[in-house]
Amino acid sequence: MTSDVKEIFSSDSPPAPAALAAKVRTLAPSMTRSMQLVAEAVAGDPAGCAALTVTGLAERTGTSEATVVRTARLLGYPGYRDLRLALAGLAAHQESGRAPAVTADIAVDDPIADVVAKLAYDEQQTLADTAAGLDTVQLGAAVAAASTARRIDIYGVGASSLVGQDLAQKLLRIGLIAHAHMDPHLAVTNAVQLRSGDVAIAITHSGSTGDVIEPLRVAFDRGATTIAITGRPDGPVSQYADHVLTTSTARESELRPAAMSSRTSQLLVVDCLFIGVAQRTYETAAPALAASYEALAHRHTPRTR
Amino acid sequence: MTSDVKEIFSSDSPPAPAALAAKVRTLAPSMTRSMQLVAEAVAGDPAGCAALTVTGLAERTGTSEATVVRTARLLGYPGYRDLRLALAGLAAHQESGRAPAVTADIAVDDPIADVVAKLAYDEQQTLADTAAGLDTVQLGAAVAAASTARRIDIYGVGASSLVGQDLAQKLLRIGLIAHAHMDPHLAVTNAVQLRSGDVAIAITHSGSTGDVIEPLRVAFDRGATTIAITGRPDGPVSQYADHVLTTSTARESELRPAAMSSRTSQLLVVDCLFIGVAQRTYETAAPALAASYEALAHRHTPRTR
DNA sequence: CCCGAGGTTGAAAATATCTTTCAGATGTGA
DNA sequence: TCACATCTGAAAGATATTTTCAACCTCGGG
Repeated sequence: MTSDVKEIFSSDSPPAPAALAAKVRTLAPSMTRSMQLVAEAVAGDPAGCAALTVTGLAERTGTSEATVVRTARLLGYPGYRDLRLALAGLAAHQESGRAPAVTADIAVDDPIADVVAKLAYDEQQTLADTAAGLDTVQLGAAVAAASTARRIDIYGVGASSLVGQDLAQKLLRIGLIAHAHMDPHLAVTNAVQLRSGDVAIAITHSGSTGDVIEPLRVAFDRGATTIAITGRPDGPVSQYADHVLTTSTARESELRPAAMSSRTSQLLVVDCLFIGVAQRTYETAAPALAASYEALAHRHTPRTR
Repeated sequence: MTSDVKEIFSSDSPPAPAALAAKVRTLAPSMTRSMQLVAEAVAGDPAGCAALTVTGLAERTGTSEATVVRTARLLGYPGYRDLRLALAGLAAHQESGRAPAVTADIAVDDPIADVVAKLAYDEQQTLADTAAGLDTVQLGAAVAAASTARRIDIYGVGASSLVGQDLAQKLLRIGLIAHAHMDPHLAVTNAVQLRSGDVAIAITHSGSTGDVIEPLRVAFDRGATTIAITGRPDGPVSQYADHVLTTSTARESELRPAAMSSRTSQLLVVDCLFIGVAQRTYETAAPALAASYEALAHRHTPRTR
């Protein structure tokens, strides 16, 4: 394995530093009702919760100690004690930086200027969450696999299909053999061709899109290195993924479908993957990039003014 | 008990924020030998001590639990538990001091964690720039035109093509007739069909992509309302655009092609456009969104867990 | 040199807190 | 509706923290 960079920013399994709110949102769907209560309380008022004992937090959320401990575990801590320590650290952090106030949901009657501001803010938030929640070890592994892959197949449908295409375009541009499959049937047909040394990447926000899981499963069975980019790391897609890259799950509103922020998150992950690969294949990537830029220049009509 | 020296410095009962080391020094003279051992350990390695239990810290300092608790009391905390929480907060603070200089360009030898941080930062910056530079009047006009359009044609090639597809997907989802053209020839062919009341949208970062300008020109000549989404509002594309929406042009580096941030910027503009349209057509958009969500739910396999 | 007051210290008991277990409650799909 | 799986909290069990208390220094005076 590649043991060069990691460790710099903790990450892997030990508790997340400031990504707690994001983590809560990511994991919320896989939580039971009462665990969500606890998670919300924790995300909503870290400082306050840090002052509470298990029993206290259980009472405040109207649940039991057992549930509190279970939630702490789900969030990646060995137990409540450690979650509490993390909360204390988080509280100290919060104190320094105050956040703006564009957090409200987008409403039907918002003036257009507000829409722009809120949307931009939300997307920025999504980016921050994604960056904070991204496991750099997994990412590093994915980069390593992709850099040396004989070929790279990418699966995605719906909105995720565009992300897949984006990745394929970029990888092709630096000289790798990448293909984004849009037709699920053809994707499976092609996945059969994969073997050890190849890479298959599935992109699905829900983590349970059958049309995407199926080709990944085939690739996995064939011995290819499989990567899942999903907002639900506990979803079925992860079964067949050697490396799971988690995208953030921002809150959605009626007007702002989840697809919107998940796309932003997916693109960031995909960009990171791309840059990582470009770094590793710099010798060939740099000239290839330059060449493709050169080729494009001729497709542009000279500017007027 | 003798209550002579304490209280000298700062607070009384509330825990010290970051002045712990100072407090230790102030109080040291009034401490017994073994308490000093504990205090030194705490001041010297807050983070490390935060990870220890009473027993652990007692062992490390070669003292007993009782002494540790006594020291915590002397430092102004109700007990060791609270001292520990404070230490955790302190440790978190220290950590935040070292930022990896996220404003710098992405280098070939950047560790993967830095790449993630820098990329996220850059994209956030791009979003902020775009939101700030977006002309809401133009956007409003574009929204108005699109909301009532008989049909909407979208042109984009390369990376911008994906943005166009994204917009088309979303508009279709709320019941509008939108189509993203990828083939320049077909785009022109179709543009001929447009007439007053229709909308044509061209997406080009450079503002001078011939393949995109050409269909827009045809649409413009046919009397359709034309919209350009470009990073160069002074480029040729604007000649044929009734409304110009400006995307931001972030600096690019060798590893980070301009396409990356322009895509982010374009997507934000496109999202704003979409939300605006959704607001205006809320009556039909809301049920359509709900329906499409419903339809998708059946394409997902149930979670395993 | 011995003694004891005053203070310090840690072993162990007492308490508080956290974790695990388990059986009943609550869904969920056939 | 039943069978099955999951969720949940009460209470038992395990740890961690606090308190207690007697041993033990330390240091002056007899």
